[in-house]
Amino acid sequence: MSLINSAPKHSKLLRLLEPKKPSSFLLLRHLCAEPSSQPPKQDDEAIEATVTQALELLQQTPHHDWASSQPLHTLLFPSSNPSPSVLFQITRRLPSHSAALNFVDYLRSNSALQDVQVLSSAFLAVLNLAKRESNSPETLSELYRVSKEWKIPLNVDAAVLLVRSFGMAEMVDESALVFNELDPSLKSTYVRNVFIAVLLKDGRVDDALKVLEEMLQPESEVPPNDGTRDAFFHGLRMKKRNGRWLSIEEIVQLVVRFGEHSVFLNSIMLNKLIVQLCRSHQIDQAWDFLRELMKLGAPIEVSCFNAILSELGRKRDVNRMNSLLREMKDRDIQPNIITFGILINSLCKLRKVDAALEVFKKMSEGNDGISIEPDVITYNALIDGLCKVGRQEEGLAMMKQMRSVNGCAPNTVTYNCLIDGFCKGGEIDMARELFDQMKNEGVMPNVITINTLIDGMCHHGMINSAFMFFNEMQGTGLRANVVTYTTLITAFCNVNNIDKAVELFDQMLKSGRSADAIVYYTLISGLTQAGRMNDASNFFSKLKEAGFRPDIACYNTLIGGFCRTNKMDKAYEILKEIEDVGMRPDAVTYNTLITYFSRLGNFSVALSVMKKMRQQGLVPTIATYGALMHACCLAGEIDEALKIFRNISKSKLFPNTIIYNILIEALCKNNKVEVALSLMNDMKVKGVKPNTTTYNAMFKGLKEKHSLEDAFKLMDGMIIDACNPDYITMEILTEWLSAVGEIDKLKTFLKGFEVSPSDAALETLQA
DNA sequence: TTAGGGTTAG
Repeated sequence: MSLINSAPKHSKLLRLLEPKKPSSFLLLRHLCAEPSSQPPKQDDEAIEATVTQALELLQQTPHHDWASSQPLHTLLFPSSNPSPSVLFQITRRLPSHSAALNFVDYLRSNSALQDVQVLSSAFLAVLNLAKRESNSPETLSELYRVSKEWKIPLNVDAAVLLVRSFGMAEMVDESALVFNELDPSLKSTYVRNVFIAVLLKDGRVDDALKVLEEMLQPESEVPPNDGTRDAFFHGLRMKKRNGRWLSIEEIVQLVVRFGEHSVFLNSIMLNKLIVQLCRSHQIDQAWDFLRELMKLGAPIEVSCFNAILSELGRKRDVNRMNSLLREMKDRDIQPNIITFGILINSLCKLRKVDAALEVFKKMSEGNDGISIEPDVITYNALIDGLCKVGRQEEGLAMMKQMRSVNGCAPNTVTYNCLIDGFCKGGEIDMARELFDQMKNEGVMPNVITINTLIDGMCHHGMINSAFMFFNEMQGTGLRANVVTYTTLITAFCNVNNIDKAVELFDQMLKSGRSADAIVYYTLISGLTQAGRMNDASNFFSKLKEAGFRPDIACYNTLIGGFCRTNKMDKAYEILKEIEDVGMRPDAVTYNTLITYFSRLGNFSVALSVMKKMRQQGLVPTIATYGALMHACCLAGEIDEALKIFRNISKSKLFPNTIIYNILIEALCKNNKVEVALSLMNDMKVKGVKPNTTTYNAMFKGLKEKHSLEDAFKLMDGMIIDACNPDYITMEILTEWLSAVGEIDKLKTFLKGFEVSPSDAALETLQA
């Protein structure tokens, strides 16, 4: 009796014999979404019966007898076309991969089997079993060798299994072998994606690019898909250290080429790329890139535009910000709160606060039917902008306004901006009031708050208060940082209390804060200005020992100090060091040397330094001419100085206040007060503002000539210019005006400056 | 969205 004929009849019975072991085939059917009421197809039942029967036979018969087993042959090869599905099911349900391999061997030796794909699929089952059994790459390797020996081509699933398994076992050469030996028609996008991931994981970037290259061709038969994109870009990030990094340009180019196949990066990855381009100062490239992607139909979110806008804002490039905004509008991309935040902040940083306020108004009023509620950050940017231009009262009003907006309570930053505004405006009392207010309100001050206050006090002559406040804060958990120390060190250097500055530096290190380059520069400059060049050199060494590389300004500080103390050998040492570390002297370096030589009266050397400066591609600056003019004046060669002055206008430079001061001072000293007065007039015409030094020089000159009326005119001018008198002004005027019985004029003069009694005045009195 | 510094000519 033929088993084939009886198989369908027995199918039910056979299934009942194995009730606890439903075949995965049936399990699969069960899991399918198809209606369960539908009875299983007759075919499926037939297949299942055959498979079960075959498995029984195979297990009962030793494998070397399989070839001679007639029942087996009859069951499996009922015709010239055995069912591939049956053979695959049997193979995968054999107890081990070696049994399965024997079965494949049995199949291949059977001449009834014509279709090599059947063998391929059975071989896949062998590989699956081997992988599940031991996951040993050596076994898989051996099986791959067998497949070639038996001339059983791999199918896609087998290839993927091998490529991926070898990749996971870090046997990437094996993966590559499988891929390369694969039939070209099988090197599908899917197989390539897997291979690319394997290559990148191992750091073989160029190999991965080669595989990708074929996919990215315009008429590619294996075009990239989302899987390719994920495998490639994720792989690039996860790749081993030894793999080379693709340049941002290469990545951008690849992203565009993916785009040509309508495969696009998600918005987060795209944004990261744009930000990276912008950060590496390639705004144009970022913009072109974005345009290119939009042309290809990529969905672009506002965040990408924001990234570019923000970089343009940092560069203060308002024109291009505007054209980007126009482009957004043309493309119907709606700005969000971040867009407005960038605009407002950029305008504030450009000191265009009114324009920022206008944007703010537009945003909350709603433009084109869209209104955006401002947030704390928007308000803070505006308040900071107002404070930075001296409109702190308006900033205060803005804080009041923000309280009426939901979820927009002032925070530490809000208060810090206002405190800084009032400090810079000299209203230290108000700043302290705000400090108390924030604490009462439960807004925690941070180290920036105390640094701002300390800096404000220091800049307004309240260094003692600042130091007391600093000490007070140390007990409250508001730990000082290197900025706090630098602020105080600067202040003590400015009042020539260098020892205290150094003491603070030591205290800072002792308390565990590490110094940065800035605090070193500050001290080096302070010590240099005090003429303590040995100490300055000492800190210069410490700076380098701490691992910082001095910049050119730091070198210049020292050269200037050594020049002023006539230690030219030391100055040359520094010049040599600049060269040794591969840096180049800048205009300030040359100006410092020109100053030194022209002060010595050695004009020929000074001029040859200037020549060298030009040879080095540096253009003399206004300070270069100032140095020469000053030296001429010191040597009594005022006409020579005036000649240089007239020559300045032939260059592209403009004389500034210092240049005029040099001449005015010299003219007054040499009894040429009339010429000095006409120069002052010239300043007014040219829009150059006189300062306290200018007025002091003039007062001295006028005093010598007893030109009282001219002095009164200048006193009025000082009030109009809001140019504060200093102790020199007071000394000259007090002496002169009291001697001529005009002390009332001095009192009226002082009233013009409305100096309110402040802690600063108190401190000055106590000092 | 907030804080610190140093270089040249007066």
